[in-house]
Amino acid sequence: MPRPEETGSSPGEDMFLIRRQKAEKIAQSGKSPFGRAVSGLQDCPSVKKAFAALPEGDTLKAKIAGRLTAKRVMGKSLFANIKDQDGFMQLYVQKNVVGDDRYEQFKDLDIGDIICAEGEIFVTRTGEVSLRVESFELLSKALRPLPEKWHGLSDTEQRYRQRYLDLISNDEVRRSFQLRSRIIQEMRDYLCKRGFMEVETPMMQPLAGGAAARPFKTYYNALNCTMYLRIATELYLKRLIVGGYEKVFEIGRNFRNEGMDRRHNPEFTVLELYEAYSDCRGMMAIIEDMICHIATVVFDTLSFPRKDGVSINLSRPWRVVTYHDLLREKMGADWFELDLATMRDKARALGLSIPDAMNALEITHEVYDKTIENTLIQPTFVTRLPAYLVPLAKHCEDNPELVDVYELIINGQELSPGYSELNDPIEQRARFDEQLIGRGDIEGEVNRIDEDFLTALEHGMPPTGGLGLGIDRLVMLLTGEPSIRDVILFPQMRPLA
RNA sequence: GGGAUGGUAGCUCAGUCGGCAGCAGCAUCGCACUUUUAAUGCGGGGGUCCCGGGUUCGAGUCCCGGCCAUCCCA
Repeated sequence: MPRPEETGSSPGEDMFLIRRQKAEKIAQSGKSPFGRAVSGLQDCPSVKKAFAALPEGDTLKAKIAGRLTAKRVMGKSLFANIKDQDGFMQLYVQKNVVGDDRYEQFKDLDIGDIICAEGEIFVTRTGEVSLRVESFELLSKALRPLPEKWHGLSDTEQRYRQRYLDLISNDEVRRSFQLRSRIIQEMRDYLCKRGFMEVETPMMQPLAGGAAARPFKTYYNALNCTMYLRIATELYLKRLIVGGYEKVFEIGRNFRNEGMDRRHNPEFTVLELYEAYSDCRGMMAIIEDMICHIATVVFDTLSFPRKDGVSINLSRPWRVVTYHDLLREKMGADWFELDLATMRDKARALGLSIPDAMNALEITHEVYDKTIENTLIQPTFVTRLPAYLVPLAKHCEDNPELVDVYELIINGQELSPGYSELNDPIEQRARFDEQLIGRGDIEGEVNRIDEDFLTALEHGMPPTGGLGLGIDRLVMLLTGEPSIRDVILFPQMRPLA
């Protein structure tokens, strides 16, 4: 076994080769550099907690495992840090305790190696709770070096492509994803405790319905037909309401074949929930209560500061305002009485690009979309939207041109839509037809009407409230992460050639 | 899709006016060191400067094309 040259590594020899040689040396000594399960392990935080609670004079032994993150060799003794899932422990290794051979073997360990160690817990002169190593075992050799200890890994591309390195070296990243997990867990818990049943509906669908978005297309050999990845769960969940379940929800992935940016990933996680005999107002009550519940339980606060210092306050009640009132606020009380040409001029005066072909509804929505929505920082339910925007919702009792829905905006972003669901199959068919005509055939066969869904409605669906919630965006809001890529473990990246 | 910025050692980064790539920090290798914690001291090794063209005596640097990423805009 050629040891690394006494004078340093020879030309062409890199850290990978040096470490491989170390691993081979260990293998030749009869031990495996990639070990097997160990039992009786404790985690670092509980060991520290137990030690702190120890009566005066008592001693404590512990066995812990983790990744070696630092090594400070000082002749015949050395200090090392190991890190486990939620904490770390300093190790103190002394030559006269472990013996000459074992001491040399510990010195030979590299940062990144995964080891377990056993010994007594004590406090060093400088006050660090430490484990005096009596025995240790290499559990897995790290053949590649970790990112630098002080600056960590900051290259965004590498952080996303090799997320495991990001998680190892950036504790706040690790924490964000633990919070994401807890947020979803609390959501599930909240809904189940209120009698909602969690269900799973198809991700591969012959028609991708329930939203207006371009789907991913795939091919199912056995059925010899084209399938689409779902863009929404809506139409299948409503079939379940027809089937007699009264409270259902699904938390799962939707896929949209569109661009990616700070707020969009092609696959994203959504909650959809339906409750029979409820409506839009019922949904507003649930979403407000559920988000506040999660915030309180997971974060113990209703106030969430953004990086620019603006704070988002989730205290109830949240503002409720109609779409029309927002537009009158922005564009003047007479906005909806204006003739088309004046509307166009006023919209263009805001710097919007308004093609001559746009009608009054479209101009109005352009104004809302570009100049109003992003100014709604504090939680706001925008209600009574124009019917043409929402083909799956019931119209308002007092106005057939508006639908009985809310759009919850927080931090200038759409976070959750909620509807009084359209349960009239005749009207539903008419709305679908209208939508097809309106949009043309740019998305091809995907725009076919989901006849099977309409058949389900024709069997009778109770009046129903439904809502959706963008979970990635909720996590962004609550963790203060400005990019969706920082709340998705493996965001979509262009494959390297 | 448009604009801006970036890609140099395993990681974090310098690199001036175009002149052999930096006594750089961490990591790594060797020596010393039994309470350190970004350990310390001394001494080594390590480079496809993202890729491909061009200008030039000479390109990490300037020009053109491409790839990847980040941010902003649509």
